[in-house]
Amino acid sequence: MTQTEQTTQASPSAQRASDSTRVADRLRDEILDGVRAPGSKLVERDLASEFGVSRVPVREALKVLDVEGLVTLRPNTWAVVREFTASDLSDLDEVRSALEVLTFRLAAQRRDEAGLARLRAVLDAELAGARAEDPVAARRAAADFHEVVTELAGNRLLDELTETMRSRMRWAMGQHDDLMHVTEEHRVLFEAIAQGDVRGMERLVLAHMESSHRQRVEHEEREEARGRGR
Amino acid sequence: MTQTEQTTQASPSAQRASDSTRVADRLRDEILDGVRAPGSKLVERDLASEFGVSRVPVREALKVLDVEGLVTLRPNTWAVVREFTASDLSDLDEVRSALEVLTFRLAAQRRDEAGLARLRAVLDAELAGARAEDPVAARRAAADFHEVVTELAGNRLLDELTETMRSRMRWAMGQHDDLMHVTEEHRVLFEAIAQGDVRGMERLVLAHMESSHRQRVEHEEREEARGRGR
DNA sequence: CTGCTAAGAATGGTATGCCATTTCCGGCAT
DNA sequence: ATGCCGGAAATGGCATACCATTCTTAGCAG
Repeated sequence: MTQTEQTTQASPSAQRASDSTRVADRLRDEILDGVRAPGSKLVERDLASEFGVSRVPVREALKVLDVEGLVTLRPNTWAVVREFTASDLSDLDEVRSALEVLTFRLAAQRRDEAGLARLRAVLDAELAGARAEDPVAARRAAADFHEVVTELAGNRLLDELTETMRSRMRWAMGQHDDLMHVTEEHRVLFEAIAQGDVRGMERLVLAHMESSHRQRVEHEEREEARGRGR
Repeated sequence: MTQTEQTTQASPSAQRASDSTRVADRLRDEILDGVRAPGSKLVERDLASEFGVSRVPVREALKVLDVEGLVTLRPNTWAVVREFTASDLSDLDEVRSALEVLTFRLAAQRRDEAGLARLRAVLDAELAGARAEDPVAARRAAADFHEVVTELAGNRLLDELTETMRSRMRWAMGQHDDLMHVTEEHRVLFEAIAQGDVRGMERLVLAHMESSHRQRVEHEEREEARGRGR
């Protein structure tokens, strides 16, 4: 591809983002959606030709995703989609127990009409996904629920930190299967935020995390049992 | 510089890190130490010639620092060293109130001999810096104190999140001047960790943050008064 | 058949060069 | 003097090319 094509190629609608940003965004989505499996190779040249750009923007995207924690960049060799271990997950539980209490409490304090409307929309999507037994849609909506709550908290640092935790959060959500139960708890949390129940929030959040944790353990036991059964 | 020089230039002692990593590390240090003032321009070509590399590793370093939150990358123009606002600082206080309680509690639970020794060494350095009224050394050691405690907590996610918060932490530390007082509180916290006082930790950490916050407010008032006086 | 080695292939790391966009600055009109 | 324009300079974004390192595999020795 020549330098000139690079610009003519851009879609007619003013598209300001750079190639490297677009590649990063696309890779991030593919990883979070599970299209790129954890551990799978990420070869610069392949990605470059796949996305129709040169290696440079791809390199930069990989570096960004490395810092974000989605990609493992081994020196002088291919990068891989990051794999999370059980230890990573228990680390996540510890941090969430501290951060989510804060997040939900702030959200209950600082909520506004527009934000609540957005949160309700996400909750509805989650409910629809759970009813239709569409795990991908439900989990995506569940992840969105947490992200919107984080926005409602009105703390930009919290947003940045959540960015780092996002991949692990989605991974953790893939580890339990009773979608309806999660959704129901999200509904309770939504009500508490809507009513500004700052006091009761800590108890609710910890209960939510406790039940998620228990479900995950049960899920893992089932998986393990099935493995043995084969 | 030619491609061949690039390797001969490397120091004799096996130096594995790539140029882009070295540039990122060096820039990060310079920013955190205040050599590069917040808001100052970061021009790729200038940095490249300054560090004796081409623009490519510099670009990658800047992208990384952008994700880490130390640099603001405006599209198609020079990057600047990130400037923090009062709002950023109060966001930081909120998050610290949640995360540091967790961090210190885990550190008290999981401490080991080697870690305590390292922590004591950092504390001694901080004390020496405070006694010698060397603000740079004292603050650097104070920042190290927090980082070592985070390591003692034995939670890798906490390490990653701290990376994101590091710049703001150092900035916040620059905002109060009673070095000896901070050091004394760190000594108390050290003792609590050494004795595994998990229970008392929450109270101590919140007290430490409260006093830091108060000092910062007083510091700002003094600065403001001095500004009017001129 | 197995293990080792060396050569080739694959891949990441960086330098260079060109283009697009932004910024800067001097001159002109008001 | 002040504001506005236009062109030049500065700067970032990307493609390409080449080198260094790592990986892979074919061939050989045992």
